[in-house]
Amino acid sequence: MHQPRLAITATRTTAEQASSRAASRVQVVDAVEAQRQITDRDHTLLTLLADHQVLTTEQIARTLFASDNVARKRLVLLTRRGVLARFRSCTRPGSQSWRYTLGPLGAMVHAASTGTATIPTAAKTYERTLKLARSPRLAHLLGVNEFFTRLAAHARANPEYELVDWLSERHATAACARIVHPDGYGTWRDNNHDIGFFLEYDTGTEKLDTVTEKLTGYRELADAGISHPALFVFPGAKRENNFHDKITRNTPALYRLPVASTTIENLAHTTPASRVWLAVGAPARCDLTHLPGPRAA
DNA sequence: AAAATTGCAGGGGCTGTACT
DNA sequence: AGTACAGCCCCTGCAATTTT
Repeated sequence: MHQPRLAITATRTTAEQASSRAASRVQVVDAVEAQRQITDRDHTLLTLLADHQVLTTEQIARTLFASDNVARKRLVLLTRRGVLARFRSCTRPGSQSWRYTLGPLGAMVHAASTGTATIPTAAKTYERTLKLARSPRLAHLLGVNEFFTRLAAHARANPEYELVDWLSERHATAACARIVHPDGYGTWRDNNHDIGFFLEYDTGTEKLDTVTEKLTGYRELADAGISHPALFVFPGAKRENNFHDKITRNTPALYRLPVASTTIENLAHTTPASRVWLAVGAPARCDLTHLPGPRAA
């Protein structure tokens, strides 16, 4: 009974190892051949992965594909070719979605597409993938990307919406002169109404004081004339309540900032565009396009 | 030169397998 | 049982090649 199952597993492992060995030897000349078979959508995926580092199968599927199944097939093919790389942890019981990132060929092709001075070597890309797979910030990164891919999927399904901008932590931080270090920046379009926002994705690992101290940066940014709402996502309702209490009681100057929050639980079965946002001092939650703007001091 | 054929890649739907 | 991945089959589109 058990023999065939073991044999299948052994065969697959051997094939994957062979594929991995082949991929580790890839050179720029292989990227020249590989780029011939890369579609426009693949290029979009490479750009997303270059900007946002890692996306799960579901996140990629909902952002770029018509179905999970089609996405999976394409992702497997691109991984076999070395365009993508993937990893996941061993979780028991059940299994974990693959986490995809740029593979050696994908990194080379993307670098060439964007005019990057040096084409990354395969070894460099694998080193980067390993570090990413073992990074303590991986869950946080995937959480942020979950937020934005859900928005992107909502826009794909509803023509009146559009995720106009999705900036990574690195780009968003650079865009606001490193005054704040948001986890992302987005511009959400509802018909013709645009709203820009900063995302702060809290996984509960920082002290709440550290989280609220971030508002000082947003105060500074607002004084400089940039006053997009700062959206905080908390792991649970208790921490969200404490956050609101802390602001309204202790820091009235910060209270005037356009700040709103929600919880991961609130987002679990809906999109970030829906009525999940509780603005500081507001009596009820509102949707993304109806967040309060900056208030008079 | 135009039409027909061939080969390849991509995509969609369905189903099977792995895992506990 | 539920979730996630992968194989199989079929169809479509495109480009290269061959035939008329």
